Amino acid sequence: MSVQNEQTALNVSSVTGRPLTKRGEATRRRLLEAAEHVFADQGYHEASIVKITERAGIGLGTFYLYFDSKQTIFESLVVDLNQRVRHSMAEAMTGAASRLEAERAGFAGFFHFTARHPALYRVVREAEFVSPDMLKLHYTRIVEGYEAGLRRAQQQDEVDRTLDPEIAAWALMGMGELIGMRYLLWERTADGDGPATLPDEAFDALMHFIDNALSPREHGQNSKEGENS
Amino acid sequence: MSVQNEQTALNVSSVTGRPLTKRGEATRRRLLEAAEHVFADQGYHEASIVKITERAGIGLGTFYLYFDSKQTIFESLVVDLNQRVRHSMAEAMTGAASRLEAERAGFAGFFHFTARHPALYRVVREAEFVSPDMLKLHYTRIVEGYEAGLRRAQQQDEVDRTLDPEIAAWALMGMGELIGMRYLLWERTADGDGPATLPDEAFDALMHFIDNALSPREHGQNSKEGENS
Amino acid sequence: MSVQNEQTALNVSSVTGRPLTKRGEATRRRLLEAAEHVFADQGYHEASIVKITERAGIGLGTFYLYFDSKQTIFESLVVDLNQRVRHSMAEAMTGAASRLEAERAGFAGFFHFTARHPALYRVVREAEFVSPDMLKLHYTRIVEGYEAGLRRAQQQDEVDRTLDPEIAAWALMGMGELIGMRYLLWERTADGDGPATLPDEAFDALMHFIDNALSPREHGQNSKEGENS
Amino acid sequence: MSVQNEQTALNVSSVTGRPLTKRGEATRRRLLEAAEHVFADQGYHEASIVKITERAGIGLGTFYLYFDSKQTIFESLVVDLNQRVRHSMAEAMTGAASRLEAERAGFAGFFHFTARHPALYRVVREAEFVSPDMLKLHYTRIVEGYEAGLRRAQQQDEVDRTLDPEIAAWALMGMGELIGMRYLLWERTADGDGPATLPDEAFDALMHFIDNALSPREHGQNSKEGENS
DNA sequence: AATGAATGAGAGTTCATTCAT
DNA sequence: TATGAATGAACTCTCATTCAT
Repeated sequence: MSVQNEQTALNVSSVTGRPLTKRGEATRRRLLEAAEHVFADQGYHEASIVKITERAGIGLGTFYLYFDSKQTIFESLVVDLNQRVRHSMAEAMTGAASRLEAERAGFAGFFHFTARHPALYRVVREAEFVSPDMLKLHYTRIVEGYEAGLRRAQQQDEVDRTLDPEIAAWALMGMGELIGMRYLLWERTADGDGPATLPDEAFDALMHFIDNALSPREHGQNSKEGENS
Repeated sequence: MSVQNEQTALNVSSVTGRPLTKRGEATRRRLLEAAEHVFADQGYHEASIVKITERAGIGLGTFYLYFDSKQTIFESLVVDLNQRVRHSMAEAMTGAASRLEAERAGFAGFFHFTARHPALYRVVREAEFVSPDMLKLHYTRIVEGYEAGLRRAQQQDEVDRTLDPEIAAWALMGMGELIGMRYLLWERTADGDGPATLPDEAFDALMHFIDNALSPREHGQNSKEGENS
Repeated sequence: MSVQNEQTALNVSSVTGRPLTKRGEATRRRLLEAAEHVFADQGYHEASIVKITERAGIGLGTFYLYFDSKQTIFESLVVDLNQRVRHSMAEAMTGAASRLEAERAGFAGFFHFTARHPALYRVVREAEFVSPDMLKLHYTRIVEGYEAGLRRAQQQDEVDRTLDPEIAAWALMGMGELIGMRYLLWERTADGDGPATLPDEAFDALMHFIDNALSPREHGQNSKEGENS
Repeated sequence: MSVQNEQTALNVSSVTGRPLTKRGEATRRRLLEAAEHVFADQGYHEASIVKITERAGIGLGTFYLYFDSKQTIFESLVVDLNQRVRHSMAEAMTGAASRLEAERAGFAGFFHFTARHPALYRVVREAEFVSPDMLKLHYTRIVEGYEAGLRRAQQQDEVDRTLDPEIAAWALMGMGELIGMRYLLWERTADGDGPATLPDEAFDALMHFIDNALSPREHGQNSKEGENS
């Protein structure tokens, strides 16, 4: 799906297929925003369309002018959040002087976004059970960007050339996910308040770990060895 | 919860709190076994008490003699699975000569378990949305063991002493989860067939990445530095 | 409702009661035509205003400039169809030399119409449940004509004078309805293809039955007798 | 479907397929009885499961232990009414000395039943739009019995041998239906009160008409002739 | 005269849980 | 100890109708 498609997708009703008026587009936005909060707070199954439309301040029936079903808006939300987190990361990484700096900036962008939009975390992970294909899409899109960056850095000897960039990308993503869960979401109070981003010590410790993993070694002693049992 | 408690839990009704007769214990076992299959096959929300009791060959009302609710039996299952996956990992690590070997063995044990019981592992992951506390317990128990192992290895200079073992443990767990999802669960066909474990190349590449991250550096150049933006 | 009324009804808005402009009249026509097809294809309850306006190529809101409600346009249709089936029958009977010939021609006209517009006739029958008064009107109008014909024939001794013409008319109508349903509508394939009219044998057998019922008996042995139990 | 099947069908849940307990059978009966009234009063589409269960004094969810859906209970009702009207007619005809007497008795039984159970009429006719197959079954079962009776009477020269008994049976059924509608149902007040059966004059007039149609003619002048246009 | 976004009452249906047996 | 009929709150979704444009 090209960027062009992603953008125009927002201007077309997913039910009637016709382009939305300005008013219609605003309504759609309000629904998505409400859905983000409701899904994040209550989870997919506890969420209901009534709760979403009430939060959006919109009539129940109106929902069905914009989305086919609860599943549909959920999937739209995953796509939406995916775009936004990637945007947030890309923006943070702009102008980074080195691989390390870019790495830090990218992770910082991710944690910032996650802290501000806990929905990202919950909605995306719950997608595994609601809409597995959307989950794949989400992870794959992010990993692809990551992997490309690692390959470029390897060519410039900023990253250990003996690493498999695909595996490394998935591993890095996994770290981000679990650390985000542990240090951002689990720290949230029942009121919904939580840290604005990862504490510095944790962030630095993680970056140190990652730096260790990626940095080129002085000597070639890191050749692959051993067997998978 | 001590091991003693975990074991005796099976001999006591979780509803009345009284010890079970032999017959009662058998009924409880059948319910748990049926629940394991039903939750694994259909997921928490699609599963129903009727399906569980039918599979167990037991009357619907009987269920409530043994469990308070659907959620209760689900949590019992998560505890059970947590024990089993930790057992699988511990067994694999027994007798490892070095930190690296233990690392390999532990991950291999984890991937084996996941590959063999993909649906069961699904239950654990779904716990995030059904019973968040159980998920915390599950992750925390695993991470604690990991962290302790890292600390011991650091004392013997098998692991970089400048690493934060807690962060490292969560990071490693995150890798395992996402790589397992990507290369084990996603590779399964619709028939339910999938790889018996992680492919060697992927496994070796991951271990190489981890080894990089954990191995002590010759010089002190890896000191922490930089700011969290 | 006189013929004059029936005709002018088309030139007046059934909502505002004011005469329609040429453009307005065209719109009303398109709505009625679309409604005829939609009601015939899908039945009253499956039909929806949206489907009708879409088929008419007209905005949804516009519908309510011409008709009060779904029921209103349905009733307009029933009136229209009643006129058409009576016209079809009357035309067929024109110029019949004898009572028997007229009888044959009238039934033939009815069966022709039903066979050619089975779905339209469905609309009329469904009126029994949507708008009972319209159905009464429909049946009564047809029966009245029938009854008048029977009375005239009795005066000319072409029909048994001991018969009650009202009962006979309703009985004849009932035959036509059920036989039409049985041998025309039920014989239609799923593709919508069916006989062009009643098979000759069936038609002749029915006419024979009717002739028996109506023909004057030689002797007076058919006087009314017996008790209703 | 044999009589044996029809009887045992009532002892088995149409949802679970298991035999019903005495209590279960009573509940099923109450639902059918309530459905008869609700469908008759309000029609299929206006009827709702809530209305049915409320009238039956039964919880909403209980409905689904006995019937899959509104359509299912409707069809069960058609079958039930069909059995009862045929029973009512057969009983009335028992011991009739002659064909004419049997005819009178059968029609009288039909009108009695219709007058007491207006549901029969409304439900059966509405079946044309709700469940066409059930309608066919209903009419066909009744007509088959009728036709067989006519054939027997023809062999004994009690009925005109030149008549086609199948056509005659459908014609007779059509008369009964429309006359019943006209003189029983249309005469009902809004309170639901109506005549206990057909007025004597109407009934006698109808029987006279039928007798004309069926009685053997003295001479053979009634041979079939003419063309279907 | 024409439009279509918005509405909400009310539909059919599910299922965890209760309780009389 | 075991049962399963009964329950009803809560769900998703439809569509005739309104009204601001």
